[in-house]
Formats: sequence, structure tokens, C-alpha cells
Amino acid sequence: MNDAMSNLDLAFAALADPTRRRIVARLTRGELRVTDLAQPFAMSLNAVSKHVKVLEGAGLVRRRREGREHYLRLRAAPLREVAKWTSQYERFWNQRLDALGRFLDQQQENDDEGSQ
Amino acid sequence: MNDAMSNLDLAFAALADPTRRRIVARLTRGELRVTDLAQPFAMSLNAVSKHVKVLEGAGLVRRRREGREHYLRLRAAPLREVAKWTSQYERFWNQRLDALGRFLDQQQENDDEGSQ
DNA sequence: GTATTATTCAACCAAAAGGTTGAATGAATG
DNA sequence: CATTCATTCAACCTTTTGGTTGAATAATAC
Repeated sequence: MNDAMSNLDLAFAALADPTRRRIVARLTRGELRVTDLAQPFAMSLNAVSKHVKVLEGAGLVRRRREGREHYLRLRAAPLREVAKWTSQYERFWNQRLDALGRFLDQQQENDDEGSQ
Repeated sequence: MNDAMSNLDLAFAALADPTRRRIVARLTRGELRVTDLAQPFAMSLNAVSKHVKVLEGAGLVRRRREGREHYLRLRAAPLREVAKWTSQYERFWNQRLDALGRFLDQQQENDDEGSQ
């Protein structure tokens, strides 16, 4: 999935998978070894390991090796970038819900009802 | 891509493609017909049409048909949801960059230098 | 030193993504 | 009505994704 993808591409793609979002959520409580991280997921350890690698590739996770155990830790920077990109559009869900927008939404919703 | 994917899955996946993020950006200036929207992209109209459908599937774009022309308009709601999910982790890039975190980052960066 | 444990690597697979081209549909225009 | 224009549909192709299983590696424990 990597290779010449922008940071933002990688971050969004990484977060598009619900398992990976759960991993991120799980890691907010602190560092976890791969095996412990994988424990609640209904898939093989290998699958989780791959997900972790995707998150690592997007910079969302850091790995600290201690003997045979790998401790995983959340890195927020890419989330911050996602938040930044997204917030460009805040004005859109605030000011830009203007008369025309609402009118068009209303219109559309009426059409949708009609066609069911 | 669709089919039993959560809203958030769909939104993140839709935004993971740079072409689609450009489309979103482009639509902030107002409604556009598919052809006009597609104009600056170095790919077939068909490809853009497909991207639009993905965005539509994620609720990020609404389509208003007027004769043979389809006018596309940005819908911010899913962006809002993305922002909401992401902002759960704000505390992480604020408070949670604590002593331990910084220490581990430092440690890791030193290791990385060493291995190059 | 032999098991056991933690993790990845490698090969494989089915499904999805992102693009292409060519044909179909359906309005507008001459 | 024949043509052109706006758009999608359909088929195809290649690459990526998300999972599997089985083997490799490497550290720990007995």
C-alpha cells in the first residue's frame, strides 16, 4: 500500500479499516505487545501483525523492541494532520449551510421520498 | 468498496485517495458538473465519474440532476464525523506527549540514526 | 541444549480498487 | 430526425488489500 503515497494518503488509508481504528483506540491506554494487542481480535495474530505494520507505515504506531517482545505505542502526529486537513472544511459545516444549501437538501430529500 | 461498511469506514476510505481529496477541495467553491469537475484531472472522465460515485457512497457528495447535466455539491457531514473521531485523540498530541513519550521518541530517533 | 514463546516472513487466495476502453442512455441542438 | 453532448454502464486488466496457513528467526525458560 505504501510507496510514493503522501502522509495523508497513508493516514487516511490506515484509518479506513475498522480493525486498525480499534488498534489505535486500544493503544491510547498505553504500550502493548503485539500478542496482547491482538488478543481481543477475531483474527490470526499474523493478520494483526500486518495491520500494525500498516499503521507503522503511516506513522501512527511506533515499535520498541525489547528482547523478543515488541512494544507498540501510539503516535498522534498523523492524526493531527488528518484533523488539520479535515478542519479546512469546518466553515463548510458551519457557515456554508446557508439558505441555498438547505433548500437543495430539502429538495433532494423530497425527491428521495418520492422515488421509494 | 461499499456494502456493510460503517460511515466512518466509507469516509476514511473515500478520503484516502488524493484525487478524491482534490475533488472535495474543488467542490468547496460551489457546485460543478461532472465534466467541469473532471477537467483538471489527468485521467479519463470515466475514472473521475467513478471517484465521484465513491464520494457519493460515503455521503461526501450530493448529486442534483438537471436534464443531462449532473451538478455535484459537497456535503460536510461525513467530514464532521471524521473530525469528531479524530479529535478523540487530541489529548494525545497535547497532554500525552509527556516525559516518557518524549524519552521514548528520543531513544527511537537515536536508534534510527544509528542504523543508517 | 531442547522446548517454548514472540514475532515476522513467505506464499497463497479471494475480493476490492483504480484505471482503461467501448457501448448505451438520454437530453439538447441544428 | 440526426447529431452532438453529458453522463453512466459494462467488461476488462493490474495492483492492492485483508485474510489465511506454515515455516523461519530469535529470545527466553526449563
